[in-house]
Amino acid sequence: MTISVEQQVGRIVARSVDLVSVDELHKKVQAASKEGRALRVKYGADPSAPDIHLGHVVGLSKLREFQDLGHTVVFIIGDFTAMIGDPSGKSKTRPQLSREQVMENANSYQEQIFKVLDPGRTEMRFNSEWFGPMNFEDVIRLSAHVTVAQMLQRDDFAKRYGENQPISLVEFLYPLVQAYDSVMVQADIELGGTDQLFNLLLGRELQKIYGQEPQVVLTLPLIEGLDGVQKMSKSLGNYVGVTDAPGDMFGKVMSVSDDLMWRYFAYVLCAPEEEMAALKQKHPREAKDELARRIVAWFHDETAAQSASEEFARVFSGRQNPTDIPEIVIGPDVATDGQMGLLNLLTTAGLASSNGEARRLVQQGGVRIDDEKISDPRMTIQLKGGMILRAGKRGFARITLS
RNA sequence: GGCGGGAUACCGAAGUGGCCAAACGGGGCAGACUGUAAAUCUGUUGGAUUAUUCCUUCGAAGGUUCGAAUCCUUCUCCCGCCA
Repeated sequence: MTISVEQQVGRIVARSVDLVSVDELHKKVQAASKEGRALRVKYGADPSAPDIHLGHVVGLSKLREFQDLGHTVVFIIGDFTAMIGDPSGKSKTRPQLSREQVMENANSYQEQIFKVLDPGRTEMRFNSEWFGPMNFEDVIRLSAHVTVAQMLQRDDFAKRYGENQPISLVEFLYPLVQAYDSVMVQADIELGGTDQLFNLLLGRELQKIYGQEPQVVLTLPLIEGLDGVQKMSKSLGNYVGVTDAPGDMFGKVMSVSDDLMWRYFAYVLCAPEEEMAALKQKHPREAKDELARRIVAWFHDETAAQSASEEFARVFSGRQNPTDIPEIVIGPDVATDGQMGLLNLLTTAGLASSNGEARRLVQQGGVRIDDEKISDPRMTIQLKGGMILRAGKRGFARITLS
């Protein structure tokens, strides 16, 4: 492969937000290509949430790019980090994970990340490897390298401190742990979301202290989730998981706002400018269908993508019943003489979680039986096998009598 | 150790004796419209109930009162300031 240093740097830098620094990156790439060695590109992951979603894919795609340029990805599972809590301060301190859970999550991670990454150029590491054997003295020595003032430079710390919000001491440890990971794996480059900037930079500081050449730091945007406002995350429930079923995945992508879809094109699919310009000429729905199809095809396959698209058009544009409707079996124990109250039926079918919700659904005109709108909540339904119950846009059930 | 502030529904946040199942915003759900699970608009958002109504819920437990998210007591947790 004869790709010039300039070209390499150009590709690496594409779509990034922060880069510290171009010069150093240039030097590293140059040295590597001269010596015929691969750069070590570090990426850290939290083992407590093994569901990879499109937000992660932004980083993974970039990592894959590095691999395609011949570099090595050092994928660090922060199994030790997981024990010291959530640094975002958003959720409660995470529970400590057992060894088994960590291993299980790690396996699940591998399965998912290798949908994007090349296993042959990936080095999986657990940071408990080096943190496990440390004793308290080691920890104290490590923490002596950083001052509180330094820590308060981190955006969210500064903000929370200014607003009298609590900052736990362990949260100070988190960047330190992450930075030390860089030392231990001798990272050349570390990649992360923009919220990681401080932590990544601290890695540089620590590497210098330990006599290493500091890593180049590269950040990528955090893409917004399905709500269009907050960053995609599992805890906010606004994510598209790479293991989502094709139909779900397609639908979720279609629910992204028109504006946001371009960010998905750019950062998830790494679509080139020209291609996006061409797509923008199309009807937004067409473009979004394209986006959703490509994403489904990537994590599943072409066929799944095609049928998800057709199914979506049929159900939501054509307002027809989906091909695959979950069946619910109703026995004589709940239905008397094959009759059942509508609300009871809706809840038993799992289409409403309470009679109140079922009533609301009916009153709002969201309930249909065999395509016929039912507006009376008090109605008693004469059950028939194969009857199709619809609640809202997405709730379907086919009745089977037993 | 001293002083002060706080805990309200999925989340944020009002409410300081009855009109409180609790304003408002976000999120969720539904409907209309459409180009789609976009955007926009409207409605809805504890449980049981056809309804009247009843039950559970404002950090926990007691108490005052005809009546408590609101007042009192104790407790738990959180936060800040000073030391």
